[in-house]
Amino acid sequence: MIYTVRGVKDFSADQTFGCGQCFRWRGQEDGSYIGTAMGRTVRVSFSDGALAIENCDEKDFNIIWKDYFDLGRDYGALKAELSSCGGIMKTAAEYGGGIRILRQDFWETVVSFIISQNSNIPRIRKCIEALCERYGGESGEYGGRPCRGVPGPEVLAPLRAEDLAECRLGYRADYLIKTSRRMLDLGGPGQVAKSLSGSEDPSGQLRQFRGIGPKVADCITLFGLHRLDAFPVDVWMKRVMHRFFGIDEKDVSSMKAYAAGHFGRCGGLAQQYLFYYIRSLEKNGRDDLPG
DNA sequence: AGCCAGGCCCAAC
DNA sequence: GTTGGGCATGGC
Repeated sequence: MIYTVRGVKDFSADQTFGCGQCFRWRGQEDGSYIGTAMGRTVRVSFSDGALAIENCDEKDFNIIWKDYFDLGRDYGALKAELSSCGGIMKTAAEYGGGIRILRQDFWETVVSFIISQNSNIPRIRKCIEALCERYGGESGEYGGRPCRGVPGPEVLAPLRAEDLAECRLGYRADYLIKTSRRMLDLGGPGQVAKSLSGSEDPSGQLRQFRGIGPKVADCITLFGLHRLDAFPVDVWMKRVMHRFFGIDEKDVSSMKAYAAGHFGRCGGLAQQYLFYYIRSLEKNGRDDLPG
């Protein structure tokens, strides 16, 4: 069954799935994407404002995918707000104008971004796939085949690092296991997510988990708790903030202060626009950035 | 071949 | 509170 919504603005599947916020959507020959999230596996296509979701009925759309794609938010207004900053922010917002910040599952973002550290996107994807393949529980089916989700903390907590050797996580395997144990001690991801949602400083709380530092915590806060004002600073963002805003490359607190002052409640979206833009230029082999 | 990757931990300042 | 070395692994 295919469910289609029309009149969707400010959306691009390539940009939304390719901007580095998620790792489990695979592009297909016809331009669609297949992915497993929120306990379902679907195929997503988009053209002329029509978002078509295959293996989805009206009920699933309303309780899962409408929120997942953040369709209730007016990205046009947020873009206008950011574009008014001018300069590279305006350029980046126009370039990546189809990015939406997905409302991903909290635990999936915890696992994903622990794995992401000091790695690169192609390898992150492989690691997460290997983890799901080996330990993931069945999470819907597509084309008659069962599909697997990210394994929960109750699956990972009893393991030893060597049990995860095939997933090639390196030293991150230990982080994943210890964070799983702590997550269970605190009542599980649902309980922790709920508690953090009411917290003043979720990022600070998240840093208590093994393998979660400032940057990973901010990614989880942005992508997993959907705090649009979180502003994760990685090596790419340091380059942008130094090159275009003249901030010292190691002065992360000034970068965050700048983001809070100029991008405010849209800091996380600004970060995604900038991240996507700077990396796209790099991939295209150009070094003649404006500004 | 060597540098780098959506960094974090820990020790030493 | 800040800084630098070490770290598993593989993409390019």
